[in-house]
Amino acid sequence: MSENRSGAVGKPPTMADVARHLGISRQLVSIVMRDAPGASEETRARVREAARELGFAPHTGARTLRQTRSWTLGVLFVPAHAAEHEIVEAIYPLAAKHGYDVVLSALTDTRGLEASVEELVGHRCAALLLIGAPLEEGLMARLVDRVLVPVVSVGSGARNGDYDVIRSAGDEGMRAAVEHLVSLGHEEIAFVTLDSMPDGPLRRRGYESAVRDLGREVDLVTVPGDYRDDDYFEEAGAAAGLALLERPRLPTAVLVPNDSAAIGLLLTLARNGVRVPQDVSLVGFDDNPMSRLSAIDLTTSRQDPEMLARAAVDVAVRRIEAEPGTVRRTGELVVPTTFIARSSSAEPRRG
Amino acid sequence: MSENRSGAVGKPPTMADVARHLGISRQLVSIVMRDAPGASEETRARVREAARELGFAPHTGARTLRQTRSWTLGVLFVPAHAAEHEIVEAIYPLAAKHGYDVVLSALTDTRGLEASVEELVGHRCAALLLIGAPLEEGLMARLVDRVLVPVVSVGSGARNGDYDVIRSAGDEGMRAAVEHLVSLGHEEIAFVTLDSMPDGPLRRRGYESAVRDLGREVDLVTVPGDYRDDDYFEEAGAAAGLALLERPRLPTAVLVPNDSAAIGLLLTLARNGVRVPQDVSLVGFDDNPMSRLSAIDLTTSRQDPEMLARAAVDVAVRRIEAEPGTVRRTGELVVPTTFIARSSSAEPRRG
DNA sequence: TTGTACGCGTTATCAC
DNA sequence: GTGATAACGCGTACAA
Repeated sequence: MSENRSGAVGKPPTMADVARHLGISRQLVSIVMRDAPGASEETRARVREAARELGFAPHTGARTLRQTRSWTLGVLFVPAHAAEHEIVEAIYPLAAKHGYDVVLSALTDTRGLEASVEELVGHRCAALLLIGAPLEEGLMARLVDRVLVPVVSVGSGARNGDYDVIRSAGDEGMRAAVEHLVSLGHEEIAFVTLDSMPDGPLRRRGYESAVRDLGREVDLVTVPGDYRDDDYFEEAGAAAGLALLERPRLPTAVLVPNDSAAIGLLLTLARNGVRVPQDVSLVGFDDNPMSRLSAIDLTTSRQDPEMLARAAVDVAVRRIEAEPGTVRRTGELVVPTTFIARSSSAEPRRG
Repeated sequence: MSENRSGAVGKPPTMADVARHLGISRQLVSIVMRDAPGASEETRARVREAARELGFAPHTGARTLRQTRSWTLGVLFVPAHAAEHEIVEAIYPLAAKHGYDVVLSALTDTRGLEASVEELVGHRCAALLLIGAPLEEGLMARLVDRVLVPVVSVGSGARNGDYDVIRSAGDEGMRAAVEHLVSLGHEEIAFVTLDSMPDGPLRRRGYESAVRDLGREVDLVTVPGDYRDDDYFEEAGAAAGLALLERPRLPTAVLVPNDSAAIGLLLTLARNGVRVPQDVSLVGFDDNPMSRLSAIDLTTSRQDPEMLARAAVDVAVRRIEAEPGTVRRTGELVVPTTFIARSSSAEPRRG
């Protein structure tokens, strides 16, 4: 066993240390670490090796301090939102492709949007990406106003704001779901309203217009309360399930604008002896990892996290690197969803 | 609508700008921003107000560069591990209480442990906290050796390594579960083996020793494959469910060392007409948010994320602030779990 | 409370 | 490829 060295002190090595170690100049080390032109391949190899050996990594703070422009993207996300982690993960390689680093900031119960933004501003991020942030219009407005860098919001946000919005085509996802159910022969398609969710109203409207276009009745199941986090979505779905069970007669299909809620509903129905899809067809939205489980196998519309991340990074980089003169209007970019039919939806029961 | 200013450039303000704006000295602003003594309450208020107004936040890089010691904790986590987000969230306020900032680094498929650690080292973190990192012994050893700061691993890791380990008392949680089931009258208690999970073997041993102590038979349900991520845990549970259903006779109770897997198993049983707890009692481990859903209501042992986070931060801070001479041996800290009886466990079926 | 001075580790730009 | 030098924004020490 190697000697115990936890708690080891000693200052971390600097570029000068690496240079001294190799008997070369400090700026040559800098060139290598930045992948800048001006060093031979052999030198690069030697420098990298020495850096590994000495445990050297360039001081990020010193680098951002000195650099003329920032090469850091600030990403604000909500750890409690399980469905969004894939977006966050996808950002890293995309940012790297453009030459940007990423700094994460978590939005939690004890840490408001303002504290998070201040942290990212402190890191002198070139742009801020908000992933699924619970946006309050007023708060956002003040915030964007205080921040001197472009802001891109993924999954929520007002149109025509001072920031760009990337969102999934929730309305079209709902339309696809309705068309799918109608093609299976469903007449009674209920919809669980989750209007407090970002994009909730949009998805509801997609359902409503699709149902009307196809000559079916709008049937909204409302659940009380504010549902903003994943934990609560499941509860909201469970509550909707109980509401449905109290009806004299179940609809033949239920559409839920969020997979977590759909799963909560599914479990509640199952616990009460209602089989899916034999008794009721169920369709969600998101394509949560859980939805793919064989025991759930939920028909849903997939939000492609990779595409959302790519759109967000692209927009941010374009804003950052835009000529100061060419101030384009902020916009809303809609990313299509993919409808995935699984076994939670089938032909309606008879009677 | 306010004028469009996205893509706005202009350098971010500095302390000097704030000072100039107020007609005071730069270091007075510094004093206020650091909460250091030497400014009147009135001045503090004015400075804070001006900082808000100008959108000023101290340049983190410049600050860490100048400071003699680092006041940053580097947190390495896996966004895909849903169960761990509460630990990450809890770290922020705890670190703040000790005066530390937090920098997050995500471990993803496209981003190895080494890249993440390098990022944190670049930020000159005073210590590294690994949350549920999938640790390979060799990799960890090399890593800890290269990093000059203390490393604390939560939830996994080898004893006697060069880093501190914080983990839950998984063995005792399993014992509590067995005792609970036995007290309900269960004779046949099966255990789903998830040995590839960090702490998996520990929990299995807890089950085995408890079952033997109480005079019951060890009954292990093994599922093939490597299960390290949440997504796979659910599948592993589902696979275990199928394995159980193939038996001529079900045990009266099943113990699963992970809630996600337990839920996968629960769903599989439910889909196949096996009722929980009427036909089979089910006990998990973790107290996932999902386990609390009324439709699932899983009996489990709660890993307290707050306690784990507190232990990790405390150990890290102690290591950081230890006198260079007093090099204490790295250790393993065990945090107790809380057994929570819910409705997924009940008296055994007859026959 | 202010002013002055210095240095943290790096990038950037010279001339060599 | 080297070497010299300036500058980034801030913390810290000291004298006024």
